[in-house]
Amino acid sequence: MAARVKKDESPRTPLTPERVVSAAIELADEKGVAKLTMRGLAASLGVEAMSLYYHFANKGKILDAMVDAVFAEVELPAKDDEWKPAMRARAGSLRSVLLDHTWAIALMDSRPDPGLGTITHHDAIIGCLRSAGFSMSLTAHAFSVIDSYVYGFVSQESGLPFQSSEELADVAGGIIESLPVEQFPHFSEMVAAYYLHPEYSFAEEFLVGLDLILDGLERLRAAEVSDGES
Amino acid sequence: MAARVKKDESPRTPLTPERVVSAAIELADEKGVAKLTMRGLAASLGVEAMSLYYHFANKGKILDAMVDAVFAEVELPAKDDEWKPAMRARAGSLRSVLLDHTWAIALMDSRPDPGLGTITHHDAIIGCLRSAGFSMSLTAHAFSVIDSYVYGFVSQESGLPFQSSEELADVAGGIIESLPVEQFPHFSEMVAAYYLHPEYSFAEEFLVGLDLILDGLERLRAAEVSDGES
DNA sequence: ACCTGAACACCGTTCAAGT
DNA sequence: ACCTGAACACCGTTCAAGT
Repeated sequence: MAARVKKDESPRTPLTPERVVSAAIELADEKGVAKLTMRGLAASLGVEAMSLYYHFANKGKILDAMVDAVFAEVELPAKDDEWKPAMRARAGSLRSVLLDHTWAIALMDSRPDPGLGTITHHDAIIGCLRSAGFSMSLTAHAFSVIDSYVYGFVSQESGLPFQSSEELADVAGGIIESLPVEQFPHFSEMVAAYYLHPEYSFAEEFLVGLDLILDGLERLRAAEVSDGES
Repeated sequence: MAARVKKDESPRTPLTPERVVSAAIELADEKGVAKLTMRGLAASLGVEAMSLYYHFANKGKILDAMVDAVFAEVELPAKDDEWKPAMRARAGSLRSVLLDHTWAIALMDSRPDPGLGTITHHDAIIGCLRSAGFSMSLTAHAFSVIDSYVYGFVSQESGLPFQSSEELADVAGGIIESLPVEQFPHFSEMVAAYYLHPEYSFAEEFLVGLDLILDGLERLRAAEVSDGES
């Protein structure tokens, strides 16, 4: 009640864009983006909702900043790493960052304004590929196919209502039971014989596809070098 | 004002789940999912918002049904089509359906309950690959890598704030201008030299990556056949 | 069986006002 | 400069009530 908050023990640390964004990311990680409200976010910072509007024009700007911050978490290749292990490691890092912040994938679709974190990221990747002798157009192809694959894979992986393979078995079992098996013979067979197998692993499935793509790019690069393109 | 709607000219056709779902899809196509509200959807059907709750438990169920209906639009391979052209055509069909209903990708992430349309779809694809001699595990790999790629590609493509390559040039030009070029040399070079090129085309970029993947699968299949796996 | 009105507990955002 | 209270125009959903 009383106005007794003197001494410089800073009654509360002042709001900054950075504090807002990291609180927002934390909140989204815990409860999902759907539950990320201006009022809830403000409360988690010990402040009123309207204070946020002093630092951000609207909720959309906060979402943009969250996406950019997530991107900045991804490990970047050094410019003269070998391209293949570098791309492989970076794809794995991107996957794990996106799995940590599953809401980010859906957000990226709806807010394409690239921030500085995103551009820094892109620049490093293009640089690594160009140094490895990729032509401009092959660099663009490589970037497109790798990123499409990673986003698509993680978005399917994270959309599924389970994490461990035991949970997978439970869910898949449930689906199978309630399904007219004779109407979907191949699907049923597949679920029963493959996804229910205890050693099924998203991490391995991810690497199979990724290596298929990287090997394909390696072949294109070799062909390009022998053709002498730029 | 008066109660004058007799004769069986049916003052309004009765609500059915199908009518609700197709009105919802139309509305989402026109204005985006964000603008798809229970009140707005009801209004577009000449009905009050609460009427929808007689046919669907909640908004989530409507979203589930929308996703399933979109999936049912995708062209399916016949069981004994050659696998490669069949997968190529189906990937193209999936891309174009998803481009027609860009909201569907984001929705699929958040609502993984597969409906009958989705399962029918999966069943046909698995059947086609199995008939072509793919082992169970290679079928799973193929499915995973192709779909991940298509979803990821389209989600990036549709997230961009332009459609034609002239618009691309405009936007990319704007980004470049406002960017500290010396800080992002590779990114700037790429945008200037490649994406700004007038003949850049998403459709072609899509096919380059897709064919890279299909060729890789072909190689794995050949290796499998000569090994005699099942 | 099918549809509705009123009401509840929420949203994001504005605007004028406080310190 | 930084934060806030009250208010506005929205949401999804419940529940009792109408035909």
